[in-house]
Amino acid sequence: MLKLSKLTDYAAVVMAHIARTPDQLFTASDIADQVQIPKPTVSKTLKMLQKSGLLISHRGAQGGYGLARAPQQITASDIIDAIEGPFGMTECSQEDALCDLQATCGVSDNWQRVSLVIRQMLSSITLVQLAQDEPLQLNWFSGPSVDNPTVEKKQMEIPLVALSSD
Amino acid sequence: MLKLSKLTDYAAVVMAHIARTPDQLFTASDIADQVQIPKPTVSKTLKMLQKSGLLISHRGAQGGYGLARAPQQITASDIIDAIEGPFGMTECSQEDALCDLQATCGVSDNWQRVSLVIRQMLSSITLVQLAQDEPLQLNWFSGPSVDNPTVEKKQMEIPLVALSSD
DNA sequence: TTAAATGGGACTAAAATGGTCTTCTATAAC
DNA sequence: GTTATAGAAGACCATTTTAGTCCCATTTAA
Repeated sequence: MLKLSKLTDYAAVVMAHIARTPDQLFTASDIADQVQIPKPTVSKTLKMLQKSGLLISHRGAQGGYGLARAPQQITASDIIDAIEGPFGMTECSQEDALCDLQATCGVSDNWQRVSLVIRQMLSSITLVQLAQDEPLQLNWFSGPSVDNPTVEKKQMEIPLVALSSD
Repeated sequence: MLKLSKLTDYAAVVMAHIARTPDQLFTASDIADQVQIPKPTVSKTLKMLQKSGLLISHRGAQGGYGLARAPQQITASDIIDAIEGPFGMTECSQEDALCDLQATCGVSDNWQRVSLVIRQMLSSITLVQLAQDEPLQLNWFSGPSVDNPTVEKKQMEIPLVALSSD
């Protein structure tokens, strides 16, 4: 359902947790205790985040993980990429797009454009925003387009209504 | 990778194909031939689209599938929902959000807000736009926010650059 | 030297996904 | 009516992905 994987979810929780006390090192055990996720899983997540450059690690006694850069400089898409690899809505949104259907498909280009917009949105959300209690603010304009000539301004603060499951 | 499933991809291709000749009925075999996807798979996809009300079906000889409503009235999120079920970025973006971590998580509300924005964007894209050759146009404003006070206008037409695989 | 950490994999179990097939039912044409 | 054509419904299986755990090597502060 265009859903994040659980691990990505964990990663966001972990990153947010660290971001609330930047400049501090956390061990995998610390975090596991504090966010109530099993330690081996937290550990795996941390390793992935480190490998992709979002966290720095110090080995040995008194070691642990810390943010590799300021939380304002880390975005939602950074975290997603770290766990799930480069984003793309379709097979052929990826670099090495080799889709047999390209010829008869006729929608790939437009899907790629949609992908790109989502990616841009995700890149505009910082870890600070994700981690903060106060509701995330985003401004989003849709239109005008051929089909829908009215400019409809979707002003946020985004209300927290449950998503309809139509 | 926040990717659509293959079936959803097929569904989009199929819907776009039909949308280019609305008011016409297509059999599963027709479509399978024309878009180069195996018939059983096309058939499965069509059934799902029918069940969720995007297509109407006529059984028996001279039967087939057609659009249930005008292609301007069908959106990208309709298609995604039809195949993948109601959209949500995280486990707890769903209706029946029962996540043990809610207490220690601290990011669920904001993820839900992000979900909502993506959903709104997807709902603003019609089948007509998806199916058309001419590049999809969307207007997207990001900011201002606490962290990023500049209002950066991302005007589209969205350029078709390959997504970076950072 | 030792205890406390991460690094790097291997490994397994479970779930989701993609794809195919079979049987049943409806309908138009003759 | 009969028949050929189409969809409806769902069972089924192979494959892939995901989640989660564990082991052992390496690093480092005390």
